[in-house]
Amino acid sequence: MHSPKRMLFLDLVLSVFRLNGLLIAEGDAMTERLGLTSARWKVIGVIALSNSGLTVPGIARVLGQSRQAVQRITDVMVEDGLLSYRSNPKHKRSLLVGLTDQGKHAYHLLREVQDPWAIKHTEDIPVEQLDLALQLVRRLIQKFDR
Amino acid sequence: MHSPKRMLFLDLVLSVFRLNGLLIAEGDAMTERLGLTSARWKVIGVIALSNSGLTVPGIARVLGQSRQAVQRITDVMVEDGLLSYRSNPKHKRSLLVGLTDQGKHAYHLLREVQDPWAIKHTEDIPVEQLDLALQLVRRLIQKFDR
DNA sequence: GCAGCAATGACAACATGCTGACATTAATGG
DNA sequence: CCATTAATGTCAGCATGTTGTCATTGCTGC
Repeated sequence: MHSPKRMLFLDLVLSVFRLNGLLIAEGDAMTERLGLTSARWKVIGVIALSNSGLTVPGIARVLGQSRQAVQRITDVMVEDGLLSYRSNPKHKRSLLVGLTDQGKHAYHLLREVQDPWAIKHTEDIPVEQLDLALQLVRRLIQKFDR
Repeated sequence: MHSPKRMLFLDLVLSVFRLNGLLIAEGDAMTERLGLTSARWKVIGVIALSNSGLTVPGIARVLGQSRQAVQRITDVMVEDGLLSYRSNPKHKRSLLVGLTDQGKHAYHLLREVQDPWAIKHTEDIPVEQLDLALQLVRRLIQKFDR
């Protein structure tokens, strides 16, 4: 017996895989001329939205990734002048990551292309549907997290 | 001005990234003892659901990935005895990919763990919400595809 | 039929994610 | 206070995805 729910769910899972790939491609294309990639603007976004400082493992927890993966990205971004490490009063070895002026500038440019992009692609979608979908996705995230 | 739609949409995008990672981890853990990974059961699933034969670029189109990425996976899976190439009457060089008996067996085992998994995680979610979310995700896929 | 374009295979370089392992620092419990 | 445990940095290896390039095969329009 093929439960319709089961089929819906598996279909949703495959569609999430597909959408994920398309979104990354979109994000990469959108921020190409800013010298950013999706992996990088994820990090920039997280840092920009945090008031207090964030450490590398902290960013990883927000993004749900391994600290090693984030560390590799941030190291390169520091070399490129987008981020800077500063000493952490609460931890001798675990440095805080912050945006440099160049990083802040990149964030503003990011917003300038990302906002119209978001508006463009939601023009014909009712707010209620977006909200419901987000609720469901969050619910699934909670289920699978940890 | 922060349009609520824009915020919702960006939030949804980030949540899709997060969910994608969690689903891959779940899928890997679930099929670990079958000797499969998420990349492999994606391929097995696509082939099992196709009646007529599929070529490597065909699988790639279904999954929305590059043909090179799929080719690498299928080559290893042929070595491992899960898949086999057979000649394609319609194309001299582009071989058809099929499941071996071992591959079919793996698909059945996959279903045996995947079905209860899907049912378990949708128990407390109304069908209507699943359906709406799937519709939205598909709509977004259409927007971004090609 | 043939010229030109599209699709495919094959190989390479690279980006991004994971896990494992090990040393060091921080936090905690007795 | 000290021993144990947790968190972090660092390095390595690997899986999976991308793009680019080039030769070959297939398709299409003249």
